[in-house]
Amino acid sequence: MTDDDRVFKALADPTRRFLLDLLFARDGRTLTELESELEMSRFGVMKHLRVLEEANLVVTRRSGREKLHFLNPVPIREIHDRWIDKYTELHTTTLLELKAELEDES
Amino acid sequence: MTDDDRVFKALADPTRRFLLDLLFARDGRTLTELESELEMSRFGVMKHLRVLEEANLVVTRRSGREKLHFLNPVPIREIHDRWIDKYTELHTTTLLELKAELEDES
DNA sequence: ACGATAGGTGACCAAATGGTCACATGTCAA
DNA sequence: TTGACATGTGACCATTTGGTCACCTATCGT
Repeated sequence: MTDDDRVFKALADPTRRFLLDLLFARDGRTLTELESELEMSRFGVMKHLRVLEEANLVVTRRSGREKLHFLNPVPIREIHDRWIDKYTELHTTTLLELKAELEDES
Repeated sequence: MTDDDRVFKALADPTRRFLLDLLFARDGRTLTELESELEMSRFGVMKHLRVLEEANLVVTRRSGREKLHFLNPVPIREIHDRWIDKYTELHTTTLLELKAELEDES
């Protein structure tokens, strides 16, 4: 399993993306705190966090009996750089802004 | 299945990422041409291309009996924007530009 | 017209994935 | 020290996914 394979497989699950959303909003949460935001058992959440950690999308720090979780945005940047041409990046951004405007109108 | 779910699931497979790499290098290829770059049977490649197309990562155009495939970078950009803080990004960009200026002077 | 070429569908099977539970370890606080 | 709390492991099962094949339709060139 390559590094980028771990990252993309980690991002493939909606629960794991929701966990990243939670950490994007506020870093440094414990497993128990994250579990309380989900319908799933503690074991399910733990498994997902482990996958995110092995993909380096989440980094952790132990503090006594607690384990704090932090979002690491670096692998996300690397995805972007893989398929977004530097020269056409401006163009893509413009398309996204247009899309957002069209959706606002509806 | 939501839009973003389709995108992330599509990106989860290494063969599909390789197909995107091929199209990033050169657009407008046919199924048969893409198949020749892979070890897999035509049916396998076709299934993968279908997943990419349903995720809107690849767009197609018919030309007679051929179907031409093109890379669409927009969903990639949306992934980036979801977890990369705008302010942090600007800060990083500014630092990178400053670094480039300093290197020009030396 | 007709053989060759390009693409498409549905069924099928092996392997990977998502989720739960019984059970276990380490740490805090009174 | 002892009970409660936070996290960790391995086994287990249902569902999804990756890949192939037999068979099919549509288009090209001669």
